[in-house]
Amino acid sequence: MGLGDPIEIQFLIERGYVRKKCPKCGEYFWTLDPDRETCGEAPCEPYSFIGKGVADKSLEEVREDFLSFMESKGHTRIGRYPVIARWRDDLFLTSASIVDFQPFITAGLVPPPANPLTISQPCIRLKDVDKVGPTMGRHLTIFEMMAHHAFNTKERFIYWKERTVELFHEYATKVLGIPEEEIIYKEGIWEGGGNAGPDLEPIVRGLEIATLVFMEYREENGKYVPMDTKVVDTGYGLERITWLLRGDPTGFHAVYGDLVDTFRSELGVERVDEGLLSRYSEVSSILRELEKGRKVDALRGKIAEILGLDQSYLEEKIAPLEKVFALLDHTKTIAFMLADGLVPSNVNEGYLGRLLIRRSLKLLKLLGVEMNLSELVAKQVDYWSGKGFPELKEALDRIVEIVDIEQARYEEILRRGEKIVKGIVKSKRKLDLEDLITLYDSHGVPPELVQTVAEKLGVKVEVPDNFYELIAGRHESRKPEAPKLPPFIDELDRYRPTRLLYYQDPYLMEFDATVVGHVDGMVLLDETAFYPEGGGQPSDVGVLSWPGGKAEVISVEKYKGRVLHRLNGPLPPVGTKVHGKVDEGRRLSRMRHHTATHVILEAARRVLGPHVWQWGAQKGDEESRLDITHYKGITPEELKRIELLANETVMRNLPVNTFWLLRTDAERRYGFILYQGGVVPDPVLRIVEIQGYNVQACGGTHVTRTGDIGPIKIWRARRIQDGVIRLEFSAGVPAARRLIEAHSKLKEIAQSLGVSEEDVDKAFKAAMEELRELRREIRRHAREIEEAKIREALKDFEEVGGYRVSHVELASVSLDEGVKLVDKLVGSEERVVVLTRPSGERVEVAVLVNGYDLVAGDLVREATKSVGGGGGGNQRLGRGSIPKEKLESFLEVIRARLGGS
RNA sequence: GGGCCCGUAGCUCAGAUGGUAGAGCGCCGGCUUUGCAAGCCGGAGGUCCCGGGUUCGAGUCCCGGCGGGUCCA
Repeated sequence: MGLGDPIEIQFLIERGYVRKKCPKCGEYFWTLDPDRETCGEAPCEPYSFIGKGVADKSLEEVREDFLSFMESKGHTRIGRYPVIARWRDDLFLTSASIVDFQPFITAGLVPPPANPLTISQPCIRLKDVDKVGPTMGRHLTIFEMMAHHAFNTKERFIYWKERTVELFHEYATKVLGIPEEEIIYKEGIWEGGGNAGPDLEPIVRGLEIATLVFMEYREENGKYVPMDTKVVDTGYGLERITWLLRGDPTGFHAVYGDLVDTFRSELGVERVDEGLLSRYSEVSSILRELEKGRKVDALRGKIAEILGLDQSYLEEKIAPLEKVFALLDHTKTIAFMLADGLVPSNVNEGYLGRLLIRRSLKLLKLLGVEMNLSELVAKQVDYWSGKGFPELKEALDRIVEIVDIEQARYEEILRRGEKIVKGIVKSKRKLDLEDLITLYDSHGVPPELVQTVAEKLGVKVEVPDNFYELIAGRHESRKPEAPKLPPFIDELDRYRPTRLLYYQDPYLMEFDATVVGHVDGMVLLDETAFYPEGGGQPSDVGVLSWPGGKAEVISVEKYKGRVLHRLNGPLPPVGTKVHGKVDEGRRLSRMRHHTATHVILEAARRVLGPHVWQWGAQKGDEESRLDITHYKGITPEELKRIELLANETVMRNLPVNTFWLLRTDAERRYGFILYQGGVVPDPVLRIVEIQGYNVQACGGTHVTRTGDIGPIKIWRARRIQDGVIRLEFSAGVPAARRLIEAHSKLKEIAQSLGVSEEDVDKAFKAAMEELRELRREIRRHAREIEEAKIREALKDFEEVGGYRVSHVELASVSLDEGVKLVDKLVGSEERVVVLTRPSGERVEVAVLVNGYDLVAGDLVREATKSVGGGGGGNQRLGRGSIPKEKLESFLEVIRARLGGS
C-alpha cells in the first residue's frame, strides 16, 4: 500500500462506514451517513457545536479522562517534556508530542521510555501566530497535544492501524459521549521531519479533533521507502475537544475560563454579547481562508453579510476582543517558554520568545493600555500552575523579571528610535535607504517603526520589500557550510574502530600500539591515548617513536570511531609497533580546563538560576571560555559568588565519574539537563558526572576528582551577544601563575603608596583625589599670575602704525587659557594682543585682534611662515608656532606688518 | 567570528568644514516668597576612555587598545 491509497479500516467498514469524496474540498472521507455530501469540516461546513455544549468539563478533566482511559487500555502515562526541544539540534521548540521521541526512538535505535505510552504534551507553534485571535480559538500558539504512541519494531509488535482507530472510536463515543454517526474520518497524508505516512482525521461537528498518523515511511533520496519501525503517532487537541464538549462562544472561553473576563477588563475592552459572539464564532470557520493569505477585514465583510450585520459595527465589537484573545494566548506561551528556561535574545529560540513578547507589547499599545505585560503573564502562571503545571510557579520571579526587562528594552528602543528619526527628519526633511540601514544596523530600530515615526512628522518613507535581504547582503553573511565528510570516509570501514585508551584512563600519557593503516597521509593505530579534536577541546599533540623512526604528532582527528594521527615526518609502515607519548602538560591543562568548565557552568546555574545553559565553550591551555545564556549582565558580586562556589567544589574533591548510558535511560535518570553542553547525536551517551553536583553528556577527557583541577580564576564576564555572557577563566597552573603575578604587582603598588595591600584601592582613590586637588590649585595660581601679567601688558601697550599692541609672554598657563584670559580682560578696548609661550624647541604664538579691522589669522599665517613656522586662524584669533630662536624676528615681522599697512 | 555606531561636567547629551570645550537637569550660594512648589541672579564641577600617528595646532582626521551598544552569522 502506498501513500494516497484508500485507508481501509476493517473496524470502520464492519460498523457500516462508507468512503466518499467531498465535492467542496475534493478530499476523501468515511461516514456512517450514506446521504452525507461534504466532509463536514470547516470551512466546507460551519461549526455546529457552539452553544450546544454536551458536558460541562474543564480542561484538566478532559485531559485526565483521556490519560486514564489510555492507561486503562494498557498505555503507560509519562510526564511532559519541556517546550524547548533541548534534546534536538534541528528544532527550537516542541511542536508535537512525537518530537519528544525523534529521531532515535522513532528510528528504532533507542527504546522508548514505555511502549505503548500516553502523554499530554504542551506544544508551541508560531507559524499561525497572525491568526491567533481572529479565528476565535481555532489557532493557538500553545496547545496541549494528547497522544497515544506505539512503536512497532521487528522484535516487538504493539498495535497498528486497526487498534489505533478502535481506541479513538471508543474514546470519542464512550468517554466524550459523541454519537458515532457524528464522527467522520477524513483521509490524509502526513509528512514531516523526514518521515511520512497516511493519516485519518476525525471530524466532529465541523471541528477536526485529532490526527491519527501511521508513520511508516522514511525519506531517502527524495523517495519514500518503508521503515522497519512503524510508529503510531496520534495527536488529540485538548483545547479543541474541551471547546467541542462545552460549546463555549470561542475556544478561548473553553481554555482560559475566568481569565477571559479578567484580561478583557484589565485591558479595558468592552464586553461583547455572548449571543453575537457565538453567532460570529460559528461562521468564523471561513476565517480559515486566512491560511490562503486573505485579509481579515475582507473576510469579516463576508461574515457581516452572512449574519446580516453592518461590517463597521462588527469591526468595532470584535477587533478589540481579538487582541484580548491574542494576548491570552501569547502570555501563556511566554510563561511556558520562560518557565522552561528560554532566555530572550536575537537568535534561535531566544528570538522566538522575544518575538512573542514584542508582539504582545505591540498589542498593548494598539489597545492603548499602559501596563506591565508581566502582570498578565503572572496571571497565566497563577492560572496554569493550578491546572497541572505547578512548576510554573517556581519560575514566577524570573519570568516577571525577564518580561519587565524586555518591556523596558523595547520601550527604550522605541524612545531612542523616535529621537534619532526626529533628528534626521529635522536636518534633512527626508529619510533615505542609507538612514534606514544605519537605524536598523546600529540602533536596532526596525524600519516599520521608522516609518510610523516619520509619517507622524509628515515624511513618507519607502521601505524596500527586500530590506532585510539588503542588510544581509551588506554583512555578506555566509550560511554555515554543512560539515563535509572527508573523501576517505568509506575507506575507514575496512578498519576496526580504534580502542580509545584516553577513556579508560585519562591520565595515561604513554602507550604501545600497532600501526594498522595509513589513511590520507595519517596514521591509524589499533589503540591510542591521543585525544582527537572534539567537544570544544582541541586535539592532543605528542610524539610517536618506533625502531628506526620518530615523528611528532601534530594533530589528531576522529571519524566513525577511527582515530587518525597526522605526523610531521615519515609514517611508520603498517604493522610497526610504535610507542606513543602524549604532551602531558598540555593535555593535563586541557583536562583541568574541561572539568572546570562543567564546574563553573553548574556554579553559574546555582547562582543565577536554572535558565542558565551552555551556549558554547572553548578550551585552551592557558585560558578557556564558557558562554552561558542569561537575560541580563552579571554583577561583580554574582561573578564572585560563582567563582567562590566553583573553587569550593574543587576543594570538596568530588569524584568525577564517566560511564555510558542508553539515551532513554540517561534522560530518565537525569533529565534534559544532560544536554547543557550541547546535543550529542548518538543513541548511546557518555555521561560525565561530578558526583552530587553536575551531570552532562560529554565526550571530553576529564580529571577523576575535582581537586585535580586546582585553582579556578574567572578573569572576565562580558556580554558577547544579547542573552549570552562569556566567562573567560583559567584553571590549574596558569590560574595559579597569573594570580601570583597579579599579587606581586599589587604588592608593588601598595609599597609605593605606602599602604597595606588591603587598602590599595582606598589609598589609590585618595591619591587621585589629591592629584586633582593639586592640579586645580596650580591652575588657579598660574591663572592669577598670568592675569596680573596680562593686565599690566594691556596698560603698557606700544603704538605701531596706529594700532595699540601688547605682548605677553606666558609661562605657566596653556595658550588656550591665555587667550581666554585676554578675551576676558581686554573688554571693549581696541587692542592687538600677541601671546607667546615657550614649548620645548618651539614657541607657541597667538594674536588676538580686538576692535580693529584686521584679519588675525592671515597676520599669523604670514608672520609665522616668514620665520619658518606655521599657523593660521580666523578673523579675531590667529595661532601657530615658530622655532624658539626666531621669537624676536617674529615680533619684528608683526610690528613691520602692522606699521606698513 | 564579522560589520557598523558610541565613549565629552554627577546624569542626559550638543559640539559643519581641525583654531578660546557647551546646554539642560542635578549640586552650592544669593535674591524673591509667611512657608512650600516654582522663579530670577551667580558659582563650583573636565586627563573630551587610553596609547601612538598626521598637523604649526586634534574632542574633531588616521592606526591600535579598552569599555559599551547594535546588527548579521
